[in-house]
Amino acid sequence: MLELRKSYNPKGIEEKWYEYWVSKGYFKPDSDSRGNTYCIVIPPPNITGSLHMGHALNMTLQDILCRWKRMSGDKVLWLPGTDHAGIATQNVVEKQLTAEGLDRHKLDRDAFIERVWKWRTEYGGKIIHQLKRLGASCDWSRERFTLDEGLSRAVIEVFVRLYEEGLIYRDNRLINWCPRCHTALSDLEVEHEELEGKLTYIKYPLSNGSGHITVATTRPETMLGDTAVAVHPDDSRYKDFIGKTVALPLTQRKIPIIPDAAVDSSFGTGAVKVTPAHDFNDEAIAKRQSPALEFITVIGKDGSMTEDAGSRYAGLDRYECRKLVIKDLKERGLIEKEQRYTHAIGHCYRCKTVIEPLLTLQWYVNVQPLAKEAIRMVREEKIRIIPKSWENTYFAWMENIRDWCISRQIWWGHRIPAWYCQKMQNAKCKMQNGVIVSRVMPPVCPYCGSEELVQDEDVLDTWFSSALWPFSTLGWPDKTNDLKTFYPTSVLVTGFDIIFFWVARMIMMGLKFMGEVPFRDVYIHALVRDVKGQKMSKSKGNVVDPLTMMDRYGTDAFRFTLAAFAAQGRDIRFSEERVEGYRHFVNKLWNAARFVKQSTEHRIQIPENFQLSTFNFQLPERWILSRLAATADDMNRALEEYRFNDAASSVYQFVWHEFCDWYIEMAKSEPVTSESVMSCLLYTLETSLRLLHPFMPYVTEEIWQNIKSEESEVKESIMISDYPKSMPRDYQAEEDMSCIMEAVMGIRSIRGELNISPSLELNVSIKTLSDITDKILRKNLQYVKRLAKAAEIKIGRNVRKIEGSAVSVKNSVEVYVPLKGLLNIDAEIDRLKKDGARVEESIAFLNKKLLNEDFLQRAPEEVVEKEKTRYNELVRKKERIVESIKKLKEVEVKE
RNA sequence: GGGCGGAUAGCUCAGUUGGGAGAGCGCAGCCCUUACAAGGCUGAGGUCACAGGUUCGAUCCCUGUUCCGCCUACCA
Repeated sequence: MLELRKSYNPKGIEEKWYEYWVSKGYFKPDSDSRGNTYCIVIPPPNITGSLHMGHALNMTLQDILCRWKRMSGDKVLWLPGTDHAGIATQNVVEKQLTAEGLDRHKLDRDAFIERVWKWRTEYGGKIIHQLKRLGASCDWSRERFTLDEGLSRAVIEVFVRLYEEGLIYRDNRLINWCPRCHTALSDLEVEHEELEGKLTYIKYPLSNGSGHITVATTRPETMLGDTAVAVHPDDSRYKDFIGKTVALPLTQRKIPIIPDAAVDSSFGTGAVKVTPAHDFNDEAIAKRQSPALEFITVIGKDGSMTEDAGSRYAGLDRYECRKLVIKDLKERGLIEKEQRYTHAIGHCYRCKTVIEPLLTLQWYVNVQPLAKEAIRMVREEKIRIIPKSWENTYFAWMENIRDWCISRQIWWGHRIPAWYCQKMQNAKCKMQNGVIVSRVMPPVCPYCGSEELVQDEDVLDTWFSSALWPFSTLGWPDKTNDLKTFYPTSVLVTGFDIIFFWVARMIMMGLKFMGEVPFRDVYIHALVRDVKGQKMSKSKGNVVDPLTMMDRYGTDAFRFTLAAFAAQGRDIRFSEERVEGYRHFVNKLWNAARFVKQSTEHRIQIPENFQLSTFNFQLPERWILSRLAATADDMNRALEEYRFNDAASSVYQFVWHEFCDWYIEMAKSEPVTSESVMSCLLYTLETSLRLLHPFMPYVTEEIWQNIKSEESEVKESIMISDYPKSMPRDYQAEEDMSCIMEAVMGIRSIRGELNISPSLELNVSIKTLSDITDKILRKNLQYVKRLAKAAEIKIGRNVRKIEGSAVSVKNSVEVYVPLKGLLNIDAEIDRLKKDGARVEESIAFLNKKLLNEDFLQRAPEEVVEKEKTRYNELVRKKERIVESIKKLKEVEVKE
């Protein structure tokens, strides 16, 4: 047996047990278990990522749930994996290539993909190792990757089926384009940021030379692509302008002035330039016109101006062009004014480049039909979102959901299973535009038999594959055992930032392809911020590294901190001090274990089938076991409702302030050989360890292995032992114990407030205020002596106060400590007066309340009764305090 | 513009059906009591953001205000 060192040092211990658990296969679902199945799929981290606080919290909560359920007898599968993160990963590898003076186009597509796979093999597993360090009890034998063979098959299957149902289609319209990543983005992938810019007022001269119309814009350079000016049809100022044309400055074009109801007459000049190819609003206006307005693309895919922008501007970067356009307009006297103006600008969520609306041909999913069902499932509580407040967010988005652009112009990802016939030799083929969507590459065109087929160059949005995660990871489209056993999964644990990206889409796809919700509960946890409440980001330099926390304080303390912080519906302001505090808790537990071990050395095991009833327990044992039962109940209930912080504080309170502060101290007053005390110490400790294990897996295992019974080795690990369930309470013991505590605290207060040395043993008198209290105290006198450091205690219903004693007045007892020469009577009088004043305040308050007729008549009887009792108690207490002060004053006079 | 959340001890936060508010850290005092100084005991510290309303009674429910934070949106 290992010796327990004086303080807990996690170094080495964590690795040791993690390897042990893995080697024993404890993380795999127990095939013998007849319990309920419980399954969580991990939100797959990006392979480019490294562990941050968000992951740490997310994983810790899932691990707590899994370990708790596993110990509770469920058949648990926690399925891990990673996400290929198309754009992010491609960016990383492209950066490498750039450093080598290469770019992906110099390699060919296959060589580039190979290169990314190589990168993935070398670095992509980093985050998995970090997750393991956290203690995550995932079944690593089932680890999946969104680009692995099985998942890719699922992606193709889903694409083809949705296409065949007409829910996936291809269209040419404006999309969000990132000029740096060179790809289309979905609406969600655009981050809007409020920025200060300029509103430029430009005069557009009428073609007939009869004046001008002024438009206001934040993007002067797009005027080169204007194809109309729009005004509100009811705007009297512009009634006569409608139907006329303006000569678009800097170009040779004439464009019409058109009416459109979407124009806000009160904004700017009430006239708006229309650039259909570079603005979503303008696109809508253009399409409403009949005939539709022309689309002129003046900005290209790299963010620079096209030929259509005119030779003077072609090739310029869009921002350079803006400057030049303004300069040119100024020279012509066409700038009316410039105004400072703050507005939201869309940025690429991967690289923060300002996105450009561009007209391109892309693939879309029509998601409305899927969303409808997904909304219903949440409305009908087939899926519970916890905390419930997030339901509104979900509904708001789902009810206004727009088609999802799923094609990306990058190489790393699931290539779109579409081929284009290059010949289109017959009408049928032409009708289909030569588009062939197929699970496998078709040998010839199914329409016209041509052999010239070219696959679509694009890949799918990474979130498309993530949306299938809950069933693709379980083996779909095959009908696997895992799928049958574990789908629907039990709960999804995630942050609110990906409710739309991921959660909503998983619900839609799960319903569509499995005909069943993907999970029963969605637990939305907080965002981890820094101490000041700011989002952690590398640029702000306020990032706290979880690995550093684990190094510094140990994984257990770190995990416990996260759990203790995880109150529902509130963000976490992470503070390192809290971690330090919980490291102390780990150490406290460790030392409690040392004590228990040392005191029970010659009888180190809990008897098999430990039955509380077989012992003739004294009050302290009955009390601590009842408190233990209460704690177990609290924790199970809290975990059931995802109240991690409540569970954590409950067990913290119990272990430190009940077990250590009271029970262990009381146990010390017993002879160490007392069988009932030793058993109770061991039982309480061992049960506490099991309660704590989901939160602090390592230290609990280490201690557990050190104290576990050697003879009856039923279980090899605390991980697979039983989670404490409900045990009987002993309310009488809890009530009786409060008398003891009052007596002890009374003596301690006197000691503390009068600065009497703890080493000085006191003689104490205790006046009991009821026969029952009297009996309890007499029977348990040794504990009071021990805890209050008293030499002699005189107890009785009629114990008289000795002159010159300090007094502490409690509900069930009065405590007198004669202080002989030590007593500072003035200080003692002050102390009592202060106490008296507090009591007086409460009496006044209650008095007012009890004189209130309305209260007496309308408040529930038990409340009135309770207040009356309290009032009487306080009045008696006040009388006793007054009496004591009087006596002290008499002493003072005598002296 | 719309929506959501927050404001409680010096700091970070709990507070579950409305019945005079708690923890951790910090602070002050006394202690190295043989599990633990990463500890023990005792204590100080709060008009529960502000103003109304409902109620016998409000930190809690309703309305409004102020200050933060977030999400969302096509006013150029």
